[in-house]
Amino acid sequence: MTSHPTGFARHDHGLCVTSALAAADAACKARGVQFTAVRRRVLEILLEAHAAMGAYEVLARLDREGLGSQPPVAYRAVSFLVEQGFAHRIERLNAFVACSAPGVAHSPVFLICRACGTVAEAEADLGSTLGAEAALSGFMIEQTVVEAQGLCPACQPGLEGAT
Amino acid sequence: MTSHPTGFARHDHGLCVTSALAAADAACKARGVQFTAVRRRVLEILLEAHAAMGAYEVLARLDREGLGSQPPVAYRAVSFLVEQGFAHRIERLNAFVACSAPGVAHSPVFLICRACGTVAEAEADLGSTLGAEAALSGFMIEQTVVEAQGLCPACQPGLEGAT
DNA sequence: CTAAGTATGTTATAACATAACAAGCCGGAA
DNA sequence: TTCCGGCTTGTTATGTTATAACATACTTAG
Repeated sequence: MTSHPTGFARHDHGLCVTSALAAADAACKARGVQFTAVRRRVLEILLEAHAAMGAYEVLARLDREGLGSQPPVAYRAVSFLVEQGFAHRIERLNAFVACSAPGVAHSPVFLICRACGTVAEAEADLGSTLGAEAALSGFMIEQTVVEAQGLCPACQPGLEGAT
Repeated sequence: MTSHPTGFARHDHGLCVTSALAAADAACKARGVQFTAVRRRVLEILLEAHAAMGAYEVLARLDREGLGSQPPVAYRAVSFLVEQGFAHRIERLNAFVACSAPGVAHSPVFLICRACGTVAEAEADLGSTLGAEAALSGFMIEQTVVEAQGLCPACQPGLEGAT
């Protein structure tokens, strides 16, 4: 049983990958969009990594597996996943990460560990705070990006233990 | 007298540029760092634009003025300005914008108008909300990026008036 | 003056992203 | 069945953003 940090808590990673793929599969069927081999494999790759991956990094994997070798292949796949809410783009890193709560409407906050690259997806209701702020000036918010960088529990000095 | 939106409110832009430059000048003297011609000019360009500008866009200006023609020139200047707190990087746009409150410690929130490209810098205390969220999982935040995209008052349909 | 540190000039290349068009697949209408 | 229309993929080419690396010049303190 593989165990990785998520939200910096341990869990059965193999299981979470499987169920996320199944959820995506179901969502695609429901929406009448195609969950093709490349798209499925890219989501799987992102889920397994459980960290942000650049498009070219994903592409390298696809290439090795004979699923595509040119940039558009990777970009199309991750774009699809982001559109469908199965993955998110991390602006700060120019990278992509699997969504940890697909299907649920959310305005995610990303906690990016600068040491190990792990990205945790938290939910913080910044929308209301931000909305109030924006309303004062008449700005109409359509979308927000919130990304925090720092150190995850496992990478903080003097804290690596508690295994 | 030139008048531009800032924080989507009108103000004397010429004056704000002048005073921001003066403030930067003073800060550099106080810190013992050099406010060279290129650095000064880049800050001025960003202040005048009052919108996010890409590094290559800044570079094009510098080139026309004989201040430099290669990418590193622009990147070094904007990096300096960001380090000193005179400008910010907008991750979402891969662009840079002059800081509207240099010298004041702040965790800015950017309101990016997708129509006109204007970037307003708001202050929202998301740090505390976020910090609490993160503390639950043991994550230690070092830096946060908050960027909202939408429409500024001037670009919202049916609102462009009130001139 | 000169040495140390800082800044700039320049070349080259890395890393990230998309435009544009051809070719294949697949399902439904004729 | 055949054809068509929409979607997906293959491929070439290029555009955009960013930095490594090293040479040169400036600035300032001793």
